[in-house]
Amino acid sequence: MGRPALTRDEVLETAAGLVKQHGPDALTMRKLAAELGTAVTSIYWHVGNRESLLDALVERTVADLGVIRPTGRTPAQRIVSVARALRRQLRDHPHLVAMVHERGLTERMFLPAQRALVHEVHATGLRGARAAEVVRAVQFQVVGFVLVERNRERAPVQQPAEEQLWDSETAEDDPGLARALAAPVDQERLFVTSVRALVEALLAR
Amino acid sequence: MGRPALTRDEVLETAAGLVKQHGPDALTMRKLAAELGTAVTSIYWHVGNRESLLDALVERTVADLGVIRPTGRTPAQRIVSVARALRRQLRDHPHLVAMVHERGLTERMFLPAQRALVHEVHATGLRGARAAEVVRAVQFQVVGFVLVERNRERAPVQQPAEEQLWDSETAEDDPGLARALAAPVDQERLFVTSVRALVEALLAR
DNA sequence: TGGCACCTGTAACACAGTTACAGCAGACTC
DNA sequence: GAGTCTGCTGTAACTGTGTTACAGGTGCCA
Repeated sequence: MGRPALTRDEVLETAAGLVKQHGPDALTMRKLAAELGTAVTSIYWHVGNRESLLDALVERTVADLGVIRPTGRTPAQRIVSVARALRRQLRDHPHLVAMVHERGLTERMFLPAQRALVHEVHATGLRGARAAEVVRAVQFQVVGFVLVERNRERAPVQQPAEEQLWDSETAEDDPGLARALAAPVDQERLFVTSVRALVEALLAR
Repeated sequence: MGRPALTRDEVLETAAGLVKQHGPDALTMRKLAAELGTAVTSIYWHVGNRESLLDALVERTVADLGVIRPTGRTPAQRIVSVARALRRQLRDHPHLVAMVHERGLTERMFLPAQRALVHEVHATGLRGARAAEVVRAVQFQVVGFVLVERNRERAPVQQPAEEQLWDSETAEDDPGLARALAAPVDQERLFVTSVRALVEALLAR
């Protein structure tokens, strides 16, 4: 044999490379085979099919995500810090979000953070169904926010552009609002504001 | 000519039918041509290509969405009602969400509701950048929530199942929480709770 | 030496989007 | 009426996708 035998890990490695460079759509079995200098059938032998390959890739990337360490003094601050850390993780692996969303596995990605959230919510004294509700609310909020962010960044040029939509008339004579809605969103700021508001209101009930 | 000439509207109509029945992936140019009893090239003549076809479909469906009429006494209640109405609209057109997300046009879909939100936020006396922030926060919250919902409903069987994840140990001796997190989510309830909390906290600042 | 499990390559299948090109029907012009 | 031109349709192909039947090759073990 000229080249040392192909391994499943080698396949996953270069597949991850392709996805990281050009996104999940760019990962075709033929391109992957070419990259590895082998034939498609070898890849099928090692990973089954494309579905399994993407599954394995997701699993691999999720496992690589670091543990989330909450910071802050008050429980609310610590919960917000978990949310921020999770968002950061997801933003650092943009293609992971795409793969995982496409495959309906978004929740799977969230499990480690869910544990951290449970811990922090318990620290506020909340327990049982009420605590679970807070955890779920934050979970949905963060995941949803990241999905919307990814979507916006992928979006083509809006037509009509946002600026034109918010002229003085449609903005009900509020030029400040028109300006704010026409400007690009400060997503980090909006995220923190939203999560903080949600958490504070839920804990104060 | 045997059959009366094909029209662009007729193409969009049956395309919408196919999407409504089996989702956007089931809409292939050949299937559409077969359904119309014509050849693929005619479809290309009328709509350009698949991208334009989906664009037109999105435009059409968005235009069909009804106007949102807020209800409730307090501004907060009315904002929540807008959010609920929007979520209802999106849930009534599940494939629209998929198409629109896939094409990065989620925001486009939200514009009518954004107008309604601006109006209600103004009614609270808030103006300018602060008002814009509330509008955007609610917007992100609703769209994100719907995306997460769609994702969960599409999700395959989780492994390991959620029930097993939340045994007494991992739930930190909180059987009530374990039970709540193992149970299926009451999405409507969670949605209303979350939006209400977010809105109340943002308006109270 | 034979046999066997593991791995690779050739060549195909069905299906996707897309298009070059020929042709048909009807209106319009001279 | 003949010619032409526009609008529309059909045939048949091209490329690229995931997938697989099948024939081998390679190295280890008995």
